[in-house]
Amino acid sequence: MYRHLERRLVEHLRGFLHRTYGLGIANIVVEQPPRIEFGEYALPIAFELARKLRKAPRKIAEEIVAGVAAIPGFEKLEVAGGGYINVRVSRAELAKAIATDQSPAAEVPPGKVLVEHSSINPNKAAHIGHLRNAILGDTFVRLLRFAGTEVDVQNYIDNTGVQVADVVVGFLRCVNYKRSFASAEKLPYIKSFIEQHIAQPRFDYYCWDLYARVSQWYEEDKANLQARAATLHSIEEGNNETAAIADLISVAVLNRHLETMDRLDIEYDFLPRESEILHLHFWDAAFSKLKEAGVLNYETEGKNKGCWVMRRAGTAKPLTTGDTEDTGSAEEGYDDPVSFSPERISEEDQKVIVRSNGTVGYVGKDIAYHMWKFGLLGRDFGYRKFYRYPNAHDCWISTTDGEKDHPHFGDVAEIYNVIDARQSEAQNTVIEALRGLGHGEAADRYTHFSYEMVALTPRCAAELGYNLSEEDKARSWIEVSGRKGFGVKADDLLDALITSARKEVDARHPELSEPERAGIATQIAIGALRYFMLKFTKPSVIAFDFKDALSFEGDTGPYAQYAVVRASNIFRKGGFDPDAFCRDAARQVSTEDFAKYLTGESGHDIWELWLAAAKTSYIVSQSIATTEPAYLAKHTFQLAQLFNTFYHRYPILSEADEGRKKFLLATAAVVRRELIRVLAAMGISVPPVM
RNA sequence: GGGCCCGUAGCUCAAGCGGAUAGAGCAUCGGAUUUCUAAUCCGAGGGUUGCAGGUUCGACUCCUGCCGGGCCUACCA
Repeated sequence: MYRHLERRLVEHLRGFLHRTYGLGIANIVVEQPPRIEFGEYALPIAFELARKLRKAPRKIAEEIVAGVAAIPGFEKLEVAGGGYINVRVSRAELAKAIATDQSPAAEVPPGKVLVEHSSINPNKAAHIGHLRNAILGDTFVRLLRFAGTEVDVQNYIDNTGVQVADVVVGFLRCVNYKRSFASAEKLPYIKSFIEQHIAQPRFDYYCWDLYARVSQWYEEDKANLQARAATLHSIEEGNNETAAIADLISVAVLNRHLETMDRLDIEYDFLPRESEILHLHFWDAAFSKLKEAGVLNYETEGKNKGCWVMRRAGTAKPLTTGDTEDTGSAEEGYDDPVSFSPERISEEDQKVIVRSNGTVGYVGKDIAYHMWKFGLLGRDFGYRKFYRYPNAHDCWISTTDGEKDHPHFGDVAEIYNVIDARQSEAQNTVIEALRGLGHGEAADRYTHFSYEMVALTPRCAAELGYNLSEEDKARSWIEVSGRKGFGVKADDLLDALITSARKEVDARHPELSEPERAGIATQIAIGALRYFMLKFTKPSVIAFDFKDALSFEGDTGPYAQYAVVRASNIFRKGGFDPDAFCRDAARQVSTEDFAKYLTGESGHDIWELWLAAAKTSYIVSQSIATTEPAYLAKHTFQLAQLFNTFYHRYPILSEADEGRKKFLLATAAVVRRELIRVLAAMGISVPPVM
């Protein structure tokens, strides 16, 4: 509603400026006044026009205020300060619209959107860094769906890479089986050994430790790395015992990851695996197209002799020399394959795509995979059902020959890849490859949803038993390391949060049953965790600390959940159903009453709350446009904060004036509704009591 | 060396495209009529926004140069 009004205001203003001054202002800035008493919108337009019109800003503002005709839904425009125009909406009208939950349908861009997130190597337990990725990604998916977009969620599984190979090597070389084998019986024995471990809880934890051991073993003697190379080769080749063991491990760990993420209500639709990209020869299809388009250069000399290389993203010379005029599409020049003409790329700027031994590297596979995403490859995966969520939603996985009937994946209009900032160069290289292939429109709809890593504070690292150098102690954070087995596992963190929440719930609600208390503690834990991962903006490194993450007070998820519980309590004590009252709120309070109670000093307070409640779809669209879920978290906190102040200041059930009481109830009902909505968009549910 | 990112209160972070007095949480200190449960609320202290220039009506925000820190820069993924 807020967004709708803003748009209407801008349209009227644009029309006026055009008629009166003959000016076409493309981008009219709309802000918020510093205080609610000044109005709902502020326009600094007069400052901008001052030079063009050669008039004082204040004078222009006065002309605009005097000249703009009445706008439906708005009370008036006023000049403030040296030339600001403050705009007041009709509070009663807007309140009525909010109460009836009117929200003009936003236009949804056509086509399906693909969000890829998580993409955890299936060789060990997920850790807090993966949690940030998955929570950011899942929240973004929820935001898109909230806005009416059709979304597919994919989780890319690198099941044939070095990391899986390392754990295989671990089982082959680093586990003491306390017996000797005839060579024929070794692999079958190890296989059954692994199967036994998979049957036990948290197989991914076992792999976590084993991975650290194997990394240590490589350190001890570099010759041990040969075991990795041989294993990797067998896995890539497929159809052998080593590959079967790798598959066993990666599928088991993948299952664990899905379980872990399911604890946080994070679900996927499709799991494309690298093994199928290999075995279905996605790369072959991509390779010929890339060669044809001249995207790849074959090196005949230098250190990359015998390799097919690409220009590394971000190293392009300014092809558009002298082309400073903005023609509206700066990327045009790249669409022409000729711009990739085989002029020699300096060695430094070369990215090896195909090695001299003919094998393709990670970026090459990624290019093929992304051509598939946009429906540009001409090949498809096989599909079979892999994991069924408790809500009966099926998650599919890639196979070489799958089921006949399956959903249509890929071939989408737009993609978002939730991948940490360290991979931005690789991501940009894939984008440039698409451009080089002449798919500039796809490249433009390719978003690297980049975010910074989760590290540990030195204190937290010390708590985990990590030996800190003096230099480390002075750092603001310490990077986690899977190879050292150093980090906080996702399930451990969630367990710690549940335990901590459970203590509080037990103390507060001893009357509840065991399962009830467990359920509430879980909801609180998830709320705390998801909010914690969302409250930081993406470019900010999170220096993780148990003290902050386990906090349930202040700027946290439970704070917002608690605000909803308080709102619900009012209705429970008052004997109303909050949802029914909310649906009926517009009829309970007349427009006259809204006008009456939303004026005066207390009116300002309460109006601020209504206005904040009106902003949900505005904030959602901002978060999507900027790919920044932190705005949503910030807004949730502000709404909850305003509500808690309101709750404290205006007792509702004891209100003697029946009309005012209904108005206050309507306020609580509307805020409750919006808080539940924004929390749901973050994947956070609200416990019945807290 | 090159590319990307960061530097704001004691700590952790915000600040819509350049806008009005740079805001929160935590921590510290002091309070909240025995009320819709205090996982709450109110108040206080705390800032030369890393430094120096520039652009302009106006800069935490844009430009340049420094200082400090991080990440990327493998025929690894």
